[in-house]
Amino acid sequence: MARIVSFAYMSLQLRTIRVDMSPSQLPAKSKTEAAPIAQFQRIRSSRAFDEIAAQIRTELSSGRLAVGNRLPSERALSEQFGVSRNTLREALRSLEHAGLIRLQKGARGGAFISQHSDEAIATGLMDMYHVGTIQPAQLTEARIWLESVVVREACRRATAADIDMLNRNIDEAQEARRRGDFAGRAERHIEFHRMLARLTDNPIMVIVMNGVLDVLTHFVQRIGEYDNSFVLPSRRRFMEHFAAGEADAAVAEMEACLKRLQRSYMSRIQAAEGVSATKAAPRGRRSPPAAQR
Amino acid sequence: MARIVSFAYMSLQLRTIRVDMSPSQLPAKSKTEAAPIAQFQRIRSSRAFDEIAAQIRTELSSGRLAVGNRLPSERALSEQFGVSRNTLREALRSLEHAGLIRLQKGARGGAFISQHSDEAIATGLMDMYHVGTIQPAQLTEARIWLESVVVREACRRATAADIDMLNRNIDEAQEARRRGDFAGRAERHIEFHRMLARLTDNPIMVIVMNGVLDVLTHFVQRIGEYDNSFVLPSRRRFMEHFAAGEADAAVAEMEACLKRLQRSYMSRIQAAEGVSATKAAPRGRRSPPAAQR
DNA sequence: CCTTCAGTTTGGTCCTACCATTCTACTTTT
DNA sequence: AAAAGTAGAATGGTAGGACCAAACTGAAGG
Repeated sequence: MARIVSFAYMSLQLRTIRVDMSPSQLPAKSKTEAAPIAQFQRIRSSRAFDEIAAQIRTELSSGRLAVGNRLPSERALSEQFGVSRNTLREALRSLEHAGLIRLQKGARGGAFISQHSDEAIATGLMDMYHVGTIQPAQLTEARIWLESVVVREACRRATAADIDMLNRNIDEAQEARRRGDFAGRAERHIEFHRMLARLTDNPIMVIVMNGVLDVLTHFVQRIGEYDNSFVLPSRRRFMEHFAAGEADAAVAEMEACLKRLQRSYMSRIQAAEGVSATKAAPRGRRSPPAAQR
Repeated sequence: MARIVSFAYMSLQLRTIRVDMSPSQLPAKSKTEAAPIAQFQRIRSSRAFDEIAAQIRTELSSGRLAVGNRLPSERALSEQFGVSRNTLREALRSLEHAGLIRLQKGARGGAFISQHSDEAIATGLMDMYHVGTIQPAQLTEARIWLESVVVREACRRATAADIDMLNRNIDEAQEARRRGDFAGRAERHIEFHRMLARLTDNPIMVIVMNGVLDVLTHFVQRIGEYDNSFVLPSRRRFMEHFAAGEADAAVAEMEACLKRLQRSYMSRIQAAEGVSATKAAPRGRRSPPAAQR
């Protein structure tokens, strides 16, 4: 009676992957159609699972697969595509890593089209930081730039309820600080920035800021605790301007606070790290390697 | 003699993955140590390949694995980790998708630590657009915001050579337009923005802008050609301010141009698409689903 | 009605085998 | 002796089978 079928089952029409590389088959078709084709489609990968992932992506962007839909089981899919279950799983792994699908075990399990490919971007940034493509200084720098945009836009859009929410966050941070809960305080501070990003109502800003803040959190944890007694008063001043709709003043206050934090970080990392801080630092002034395009 | 060993071979000390789920083994250790541990480490995944990927990531961030290093072969790795080659491949697939490693066939092939995890973020944004998490309006909106930051910073840092490069790009675009090469002109225009992003010398801005521009290119291709005769004159005016170091004026010029383009896009998408444009549009005003955090 | 337990579906893992590609080293030819 | 060709080995990519644990289904039993 009250059974809710929350996920529709999608019966897909998928092209069978044919990768058979036996060279005897390809030229056997026709010898007369060697016409000069203007533009060849670059063959990339030649790997079956790449093509499978691409096909599912196509289905998804075309709207034939929507969020919440359930793909057929691995066994069924592998049969549809004409590949082994092994190969199919590698394709699913790729899609899962991208955050497009969510794998669920059990009888009614399977691969479900998922909403948030949020995590992929965050881990991407995190990886770049770990590899050394993103230096700490560049991280805090970009954070300040982005934050100014976020604050300006959030200030334009914030409702009274939003301002209450932000003030409540500051209260909680203060409370956490009072009882010596440094981890809780740091968490509130980060959450404050995430809230601001959400107020822009723009998923790109939300995602990017989330990713940057993730990396920043990791970075801060690495260099240890720091003096930040100036943050809470700054927050209060910030909220005064913010609530009054004075975007420029709010941005200035936030920027001053962040720049002071940045100086704190930088001096700390130079002191504490020594050698390891310059791990992958030396690189050409312009056009970092990650930017060839 | 002159044999260059371009890739060092890393002999890794990797912890063996033990996933054996036989429950008889776990409690057999000790019955007295059921002490109340303060903070449990959240067990996530319980999937072997996730742990493998995490371990390799750890090796990478610790510096024991550097860019260009070659991981052992799949067969060797699977033995080191104590998992099947199948499982190991799924882990490698995940890392490859993240852009951390590059797989190469052949005798001296293997998994090489790669530099740019640039692509992962771009495809992540693209996926979000395809799924409908990012709406066209939000895309152009974020683009304008980001561009203002980029222009301001690029203006601060640009050298004479950089300005020459930008001017050359405009010349090429004009030349392409004159001979009716609309694709070439569009490409130059996009490249102009990528150049500006690179001038910030901040990989985060470069990556994010690249991703946004990728999605935007895809979006523009979908809605077809558009009137943009105003772009080139705007570029010239922009460069005047830019070369003079007048950041505010340059930002204003660029913003005006982009906003005009945005209006053109929006009117076009409403006219041409009709139904399909509102595919996944209705959603709560605030806090989009991708932003739960 | 609720609980319990067997059965089914499905993802996660393992194993073995084979193929195509790429490089190395040896052999053959010029 | 130099060049060309060839066999072999190493390595990623694919196949197809098998089993396990988790999660759901539904019937049996309280």
